[in-house]
Amino acid sequence: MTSKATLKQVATRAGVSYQTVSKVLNKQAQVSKETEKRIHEAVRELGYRPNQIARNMRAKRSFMIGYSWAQTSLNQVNHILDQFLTSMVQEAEAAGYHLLPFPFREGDALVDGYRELIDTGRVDGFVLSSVNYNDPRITFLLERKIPFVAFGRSDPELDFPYVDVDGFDGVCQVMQYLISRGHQRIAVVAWPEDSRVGNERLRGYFESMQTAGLKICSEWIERGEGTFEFGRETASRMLKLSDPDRPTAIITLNDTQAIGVLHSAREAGLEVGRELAIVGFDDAPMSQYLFPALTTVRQPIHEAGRKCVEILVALMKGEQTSQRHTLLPPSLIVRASA
Amino acid sequence: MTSKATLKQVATRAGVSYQTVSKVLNKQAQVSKETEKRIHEAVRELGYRPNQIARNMRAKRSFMIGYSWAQTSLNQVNHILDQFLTSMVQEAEAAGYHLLPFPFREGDALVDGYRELIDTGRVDGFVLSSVNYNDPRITFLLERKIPFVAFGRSDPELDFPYVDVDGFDGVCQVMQYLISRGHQRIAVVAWPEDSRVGNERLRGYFESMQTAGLKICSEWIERGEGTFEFGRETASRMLKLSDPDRPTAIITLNDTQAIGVLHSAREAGLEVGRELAIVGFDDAPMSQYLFPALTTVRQPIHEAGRKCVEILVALMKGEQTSQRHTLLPPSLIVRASA
DNA sequence: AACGTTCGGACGAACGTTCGCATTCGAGGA
DNA sequence: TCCTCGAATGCGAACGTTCGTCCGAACGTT
Repeated sequence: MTSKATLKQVATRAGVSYQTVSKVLNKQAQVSKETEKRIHEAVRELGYRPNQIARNMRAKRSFMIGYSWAQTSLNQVNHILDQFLTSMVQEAEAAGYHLLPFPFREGDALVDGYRELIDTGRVDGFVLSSVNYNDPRITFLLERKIPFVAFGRSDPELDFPYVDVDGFDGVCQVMQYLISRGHQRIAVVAWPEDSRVGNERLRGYFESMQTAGLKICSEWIERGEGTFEFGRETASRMLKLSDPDRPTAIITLNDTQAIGVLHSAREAGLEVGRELAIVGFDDAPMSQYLFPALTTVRQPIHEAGRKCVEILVALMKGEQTSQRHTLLPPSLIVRASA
Repeated sequence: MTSKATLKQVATRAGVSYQTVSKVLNKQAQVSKETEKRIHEAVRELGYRPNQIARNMRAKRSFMIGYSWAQTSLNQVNHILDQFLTSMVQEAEAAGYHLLPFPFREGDALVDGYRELIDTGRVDGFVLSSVNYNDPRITFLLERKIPFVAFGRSDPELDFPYVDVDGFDGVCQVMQYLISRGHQRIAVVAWPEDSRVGNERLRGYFESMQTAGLKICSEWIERGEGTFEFGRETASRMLKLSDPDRPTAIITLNDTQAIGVLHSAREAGLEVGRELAIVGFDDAPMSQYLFPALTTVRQPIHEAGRKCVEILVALMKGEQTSQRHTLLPPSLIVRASA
């Protein structure tokens, strides 16, 4: 009782060979009802649970899913991590897997962490996040034929399984809402060109403007970091435009930028929601408590995490039939700021 | 090359027995320089990495640390998780361990998740969080003699290793700052009595007021949930007090409550920072961007996570000498709200 | 020359499983 | 009576390590 019971101990107690016990527990033997019952009793009495390490050793699999995430910059916070991890962990457990988080190494050493886990046999597959163009992990894993699912897309010419939130659609929803409210001069605070996520969202802006037949002023589009400061500075420039060019709505690609815009509007003495519409993206936890509360876009993170693991598990089982690409629609959260 | 290399393959390539290879890699053999070199060459050529599962099996240890965290309520967010996990993962890796996150089960099934991992030999120890009075996990793990470290304290009569942030000290810092700025009528929005963390922080309020010789008005202390709504409602009651009783400063036990207070002050037409001081606790990510930016208390989360794992690893190695209790001081972050 | 000592390395065993095959036993048919 | 067959179970092997013991040769000592 002090130490863990093994198959052999169960076997001697039930008066059978330990291999028979194994067969009974794995339901793959023709065993008489009677001994089966005896074995189950012994299992219960000894509190036997199969040793997972030995099991994995025998199966030559670890039943582990590696996961690593980029450290967000110091002032930012990964408010998504909790939900994403929770959903992955839950889904993994249901499939008999576990998650193995490991340090995200920046730069050239990025793939080393992945290689290490593969070579030492610690994981059977990966969920990738913080994916962008030209991601060295993707080519590496494809080459080594290691099962993985990316949360986010990369270069279009690479073919790999992914789950992503449809940022294009998210911004389209925002634009449609704004346009339906009568806005025609809409500006956007965007991200640098090397961001796939940013470009996808920005595409929603362009296409919506075009579809609505609205003219775009070049000063209405600014690319920069997703920071408070960039949002504030950019908005204050935009709000200084003379009247026919001055936007009546500013959208951003994340909530932190939107908060910067909010501050800038306050400084300009504008009443947000009435005189200027502001829309963010992400639905950061505090956005609901801003003044005014921020209209934004919420991503189905829980579903995304679940789906990543679901697909990965299918992949690891060798099922090729599963859908390799999943695009989840985000939802517009309308609050007072627009 | 396609499949992973094993000790045996390295051995045949180097022309020795595989056990000798093992010894060389573990630096515990008397082997001639020459064969040692041959072995290292073979290892490099084959890209051999020892299979960790087999290793663990042999060692009868998993080198895994179980970790589970309570789901925060829907509107809240666990902004600490990223830092805490990252620091734990880093420290664990440095010690040759890995983290195993698993679903947190509420209520009666809480310990089941822990038991499961122990019985199947998947983990060697745990880091506990969301610890409170009367935590069933603590008694369970103590009884089973499983190594663990709690992030947070529980009942005083239970003796177990913990790391905690000194909430008492944090509030004392807040109070000292406010008092030094001339505040004498200070109110506090607190948590329910069943929260050990809340009581600890509240103790800092009482002791500071007493030490400073300040009278406490019974209307200045309200206990309730750590929500925006509770903060707002409570503050609006407090701000309606007639002048000699009306507080000039309100502190809260978390930032979410503080934001509620902020809104209430705005509704009352008070200029926060000048006419009313507000101080939060936690340094939530957005607190810096509020208007005015929130003065608050920041917890050394990174250090806490690191320390939890450091102590746990020592415990799992059987070292009893390590400090069992660690209390980390938080730091006051002064911004515009007070 | 006979005998310890030491060094370099081989060898068997074990960790707790699962899997395939061999074995036993009783029943049923020729 | 003998042979066959299927059901019930045992047995050996293997997964990739590490650990302890053992062995042979070289070397130095009496």
